[in-house]
Amino acid sequence: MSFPSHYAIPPTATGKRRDGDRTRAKALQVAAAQISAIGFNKMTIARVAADAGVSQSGLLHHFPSKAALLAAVLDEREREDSEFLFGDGSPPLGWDAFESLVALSARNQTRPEWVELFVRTSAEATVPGHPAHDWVTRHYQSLRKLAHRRCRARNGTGRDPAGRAGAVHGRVDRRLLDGMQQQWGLEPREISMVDNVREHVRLLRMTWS
Amino acid sequence: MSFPSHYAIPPTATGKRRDGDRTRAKALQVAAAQISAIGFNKMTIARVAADAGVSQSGLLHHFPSKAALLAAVLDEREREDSEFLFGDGSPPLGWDAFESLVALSARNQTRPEWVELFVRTSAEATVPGHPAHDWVTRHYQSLRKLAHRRCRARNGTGRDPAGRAGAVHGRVDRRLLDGMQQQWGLEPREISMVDNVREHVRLLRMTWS
DNA sequence: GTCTATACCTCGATAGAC
DNA sequence: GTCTATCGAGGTATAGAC
Repeated sequence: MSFPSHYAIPPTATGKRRDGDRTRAKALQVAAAQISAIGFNKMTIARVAADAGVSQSGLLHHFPSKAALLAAVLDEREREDSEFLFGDGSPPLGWDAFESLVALSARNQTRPEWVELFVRTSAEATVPGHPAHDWVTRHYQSLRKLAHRRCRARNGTGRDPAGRAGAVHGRVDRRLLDGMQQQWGLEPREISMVDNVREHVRLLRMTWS
Repeated sequence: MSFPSHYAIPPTATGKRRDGDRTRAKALQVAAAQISAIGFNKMTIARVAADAGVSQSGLLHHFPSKAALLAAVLDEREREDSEFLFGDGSPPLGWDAFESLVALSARNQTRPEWVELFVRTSAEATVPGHPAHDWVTRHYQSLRKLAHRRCRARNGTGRDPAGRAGAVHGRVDRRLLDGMQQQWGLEPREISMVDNVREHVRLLRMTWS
């Protein structure tokens, strides 16, 4: 005995992924690798399709345009980062926040591809009209807000980071990270991002405490 | 009475520039502006030619290829920078060298176009095969050598910058500059590069002296 | 959901006249 | 030195069959 076809359990309800989902996931992975390696501008959907084992039209069925593919990649990575930073509670404050920079660097050092992707996209998206322009602008804005909240908060382990030059340092920290990540891509083997950030935080501690 | 034509004074000897030189200079200027605004990859020689008031073929007469145009722009700027850094004597050492970072930032703050051009080109040229890949690699190598020489030198105004973490700081400084310049392009009005570098140097001084 | 075929565009570079 | 005309490669996106 069989069910009428319109009663058939759809593939989505079986817990097993549909073919389309697998193609989509593979395409996202390949696109991220390409953007990471050569940037969005130089990436071609033809190459992404080929590496994903699908035709160009097959790829464009899941992502209606090249820009849509980029947006999907960025949104996926942003969700992962948010879970890491805030997933286990409220954002860290005071000196703990500065230490979280070290943790973030350590995490990023295990994800060189994502670092490269972000650096390249940030650089490209500076020009208005770039598909990722709005995304990058929003990303930096939220980081800046977070830094401001951190610097205004106090804790018991040292003087207030917001004291003399806290406002400046919220920005300096991020710029240090950005510059380091950018150069990390050019000479990956010579640099330990974690060591450099740790040294920077140590300097700040010595100055204020 | 007139001279035979082969005795005529050639235009180059009159002290007045030839037409070709003017076209070439204009093209270099326009190309720099384009690379600064949208990067080398997105720049088109058609647009450069149009803005320079010449046809595409006219432009390609002076620069045989798009890559050659980029090389000419980079070489011109590098010559200017070398004159600023070393033109009036030997490179600064010890703490003076760190202070020279402030001077360099101040100079760059008056040349946003060149900063943008360099940031964009550095980012693009990370991918092997890019026309500026070798140029950027060489540029960073010479900067690194300079930083090492600085950090090894001593002077009387403070403890040796090379002491505990000098090797790290030679690199941190440049990364701070890079990251700052990159972000300066995204939000130019919110940041004073000079203030940030000055604050960074002040921190270093407080730590060591 | 995936394919083939193709329309349509932009761009770098060349050929050759003036 | 500068022009017009054009080639040819490489790219995004669409049409329509299966």
